[in-house]
Amino acid sequence: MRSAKRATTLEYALLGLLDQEPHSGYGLRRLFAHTPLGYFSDSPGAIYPALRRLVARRWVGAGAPQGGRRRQEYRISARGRAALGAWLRLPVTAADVVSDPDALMLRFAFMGQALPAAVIRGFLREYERRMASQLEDLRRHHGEQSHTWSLTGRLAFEHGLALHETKVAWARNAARTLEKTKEKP
Amino acid sequence: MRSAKRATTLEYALLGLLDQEPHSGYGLRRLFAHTPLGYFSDSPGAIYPALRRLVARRWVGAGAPQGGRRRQEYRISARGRAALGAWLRLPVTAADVVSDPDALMLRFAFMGQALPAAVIRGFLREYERRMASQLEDLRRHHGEQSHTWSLTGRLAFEHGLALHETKVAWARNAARTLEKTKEKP
DNA sequence: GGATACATGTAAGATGTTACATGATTGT
DNA sequence: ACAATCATGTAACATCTTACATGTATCC
Repeated sequence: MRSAKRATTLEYALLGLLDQEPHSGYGLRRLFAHTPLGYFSDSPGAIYPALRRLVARRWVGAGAPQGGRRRQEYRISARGRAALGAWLRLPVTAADVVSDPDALMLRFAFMGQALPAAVIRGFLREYERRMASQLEDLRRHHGEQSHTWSLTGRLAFEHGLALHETKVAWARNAARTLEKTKEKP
Repeated sequence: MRSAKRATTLEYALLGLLDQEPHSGYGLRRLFAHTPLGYFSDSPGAIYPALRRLVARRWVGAGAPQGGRRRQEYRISARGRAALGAWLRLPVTAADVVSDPDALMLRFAFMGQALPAAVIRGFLREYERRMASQLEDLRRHHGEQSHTWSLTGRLAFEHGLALHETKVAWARNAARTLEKTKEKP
């Protein structure tokens, strides 16, 4: 079996959380529910099947459920840590930046524990470059097309432009922050 | 039948585009593919079934396919325009702001042709209020929890904060722009 | 005449949503 | 004893992705 099919973003999100510390399924659901950054739903119909898929891949191990049906602790395995690392090291493609920027941020959030600082800085450089290039495309598109749009259509597009500008600026700042903490550990 | 179940975001996106002018299925796919703001995929397996669902709801009509299998024009119906209007007038809930902000922007983009300016201004006021309140929640969460996170985890969260700030600022600006165009039409 | 873009469709499979079901523990 | 929360699960359903299939018009 060549590198078995990629997992879903939800599965990697669970894996990344389990890389920080063991959790029960319910605990993970609570994290999604009570954490105000909610890209994922806390629905049991999504979480529990995803956890079982991770167990089937041997990326996480499940402690035996003690008692009648009490909480079950999941913890990441060595294979799981390797799979997470491989996902985190994936290149930043132009397609990622347009169609799944949230997944890129999720990956960045998990890098701290898992990757050496040099790789993280490399990710940020690529991220900034790709995002800046996408911003240019958007600006060109705006220049060429905006006169054909309605007022709200134009404003909505400019909303997208503003977000991209914020993202580029964030990447610069984040890189600077990483440099600073490198100097004085 | 009470207000038949809500349609998917993709269906409303297609409906909104058809509200601007008639398109063929392929034309709609091209819009998704060549427009640099890509929340939707251009895959035929998504677009064509969605169009047929819209036809089944009688929200759009399909011109008879001329010739062997040539292009087929879809156009919005009166019922479709009503359904689009109802979707656009939906209140801005706190849940929308956290879990589906893109759909809110999509709605705003389509409002120009479909709603009176007063309703659009009302949407923007609600949007700004909800987004600002969500931003406060995030800031509080950051203040309480950020010391427990990794460096990249904190930076990723601050990315989310920056986006929310940009969104609030955008809403203020957009409201001002709408006021100005009201004064001098 | 062949390549490319145009144009529409289907089938298999995986994932996620919604709603329901079940039982244990804790607090009062 | 009762309610609320903890904790896990399943079943039905709709949607989307990916890959394949098919045929037309146009350009060189």
